[in-house]
Amino acid sequence: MTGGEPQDESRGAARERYERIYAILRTRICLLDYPPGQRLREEDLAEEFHVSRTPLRRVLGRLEDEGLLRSVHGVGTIVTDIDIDGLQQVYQLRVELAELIGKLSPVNPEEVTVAKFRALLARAARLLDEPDAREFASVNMEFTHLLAGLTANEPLREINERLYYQTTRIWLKTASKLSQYREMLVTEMTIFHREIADIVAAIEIGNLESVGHIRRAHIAMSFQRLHEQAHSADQSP
Amino acid sequence: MTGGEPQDESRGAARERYERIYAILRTRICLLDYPPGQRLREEDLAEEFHVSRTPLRRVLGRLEDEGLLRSVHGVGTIVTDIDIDGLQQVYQLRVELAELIGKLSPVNPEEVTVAKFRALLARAARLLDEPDAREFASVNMEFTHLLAGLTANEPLREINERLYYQTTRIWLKTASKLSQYREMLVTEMTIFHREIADIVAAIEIGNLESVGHIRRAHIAMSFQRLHEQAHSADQSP
DNA sequence: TTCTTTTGTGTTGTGTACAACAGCAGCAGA
DNA sequence: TCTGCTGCTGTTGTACACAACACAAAAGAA
Repeated sequence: MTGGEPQDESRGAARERYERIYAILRTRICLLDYPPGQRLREEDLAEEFHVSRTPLRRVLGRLEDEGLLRSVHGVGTIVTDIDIDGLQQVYQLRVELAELIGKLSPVNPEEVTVAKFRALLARAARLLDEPDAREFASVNMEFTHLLAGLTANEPLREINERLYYQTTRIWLKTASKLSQYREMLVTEMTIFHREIADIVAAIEIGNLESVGHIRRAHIAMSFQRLHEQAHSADQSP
Repeated sequence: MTGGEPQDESRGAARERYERIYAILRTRICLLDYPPGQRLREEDLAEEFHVSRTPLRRVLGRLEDEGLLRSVHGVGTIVTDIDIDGLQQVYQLRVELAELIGKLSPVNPEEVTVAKFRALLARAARLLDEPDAREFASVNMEFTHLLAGLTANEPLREINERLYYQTTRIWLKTASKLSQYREMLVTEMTIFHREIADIVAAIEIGNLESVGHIRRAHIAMSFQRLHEQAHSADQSP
């Protein structure tokens, strides 16, 4: 063994920077730092990351391919809008894929990984006292990444994360538009905390199949709640 | 109604050209017109498609993100190599996803689509008399696209096609290296013809769930045959 | 006033020159 | 003969200037 070279990453400094900028922008979009409809100027972003427009445009191109951005010649690159109905298909797919994590090449997590899950559980517990939509979304994101790491099936991991990033914004968007804001927040925090607790329990006894089932149920129910809230909001005002 | 505008495509002439070049290069790679290890010169391709390197590089970037190419600074962009063991995970995933086509938003095909399936069945029948590896791969590609169209779930379609393009090359590569070339070809053609016949039958009675099951079985068995051939080849010479 | 045309401004898309880099041939020295 | 260095060549990556385009505001005519 020569050193801690992950063999897959770190092929070229350019690619490293590319992945870095990509991850940053994706996070900003999904935390609504760039809300739907926001116009991004390539030149501003290029300046911020100390690169020229050329390498930055490759990042934007990928984000466009993934459906988070949309570039129109002569107008600008704008963050795509989302609505729960348009995401129904993605949710249906995520529900099915969630189960596969426990079925396809499940990997028994190391103690370090389990510790990270417990850390997230603690953060979720703190959210019960101090609800915070943005912190919730952040914990949710890390949670998803950790869960994806429970399978050694790399393409499944990639697809899971990709679909997650296509859907996650809808929660923050719905929450911010809600009249009974704090009430919904508390409910969601409670449910989310239970989900992590259940999954940590399943992980600790090494039952990854159950992890998949729990996750599947929660994704389906989360979609249902968002769906109902969106349609009740249609009638109330 | 103004005209036959599919509303989703045709947003900008630039994007249209981008998709066109992308599809062409992807096909060339998967039909082994560009065999694994082949070095592609950006300038040559740019000249061929009458564009500059800049828009072409976006296409290459996407092909690299999908794992079909690999660009190394100062060396070149080379077609990635493949082996059956590295593709096992992708195959496992494809097997599971095949079934979802019949479950998630299945769409009863129009008569035009059914006709296309029958046309492919005819082409496959012709292959029984005149086995041709390349023609087989070509029919297989169109068949996969038609099958993907049986679900209205767009993300599922995309993922299915993407995973297909990651695995399909292995068949042609294995076939071309085989000693009993013609023998294997005839076997594969026969099986493929039966697969299409079975699926057409299932489509004609509107049972899309069975389509998924048939497809699942064939993908799994195809992988098994390739796997065995690769490992028997390890021992024979 | 109201409609049409034109002009101006800002953005993304493209072409091109150059920098960064890897690999190899050739050569000098032991 | 073998080794190590050096320059050369070809490639991808980057920066920048310009073209293509959309949109809005202003100007002009009815």
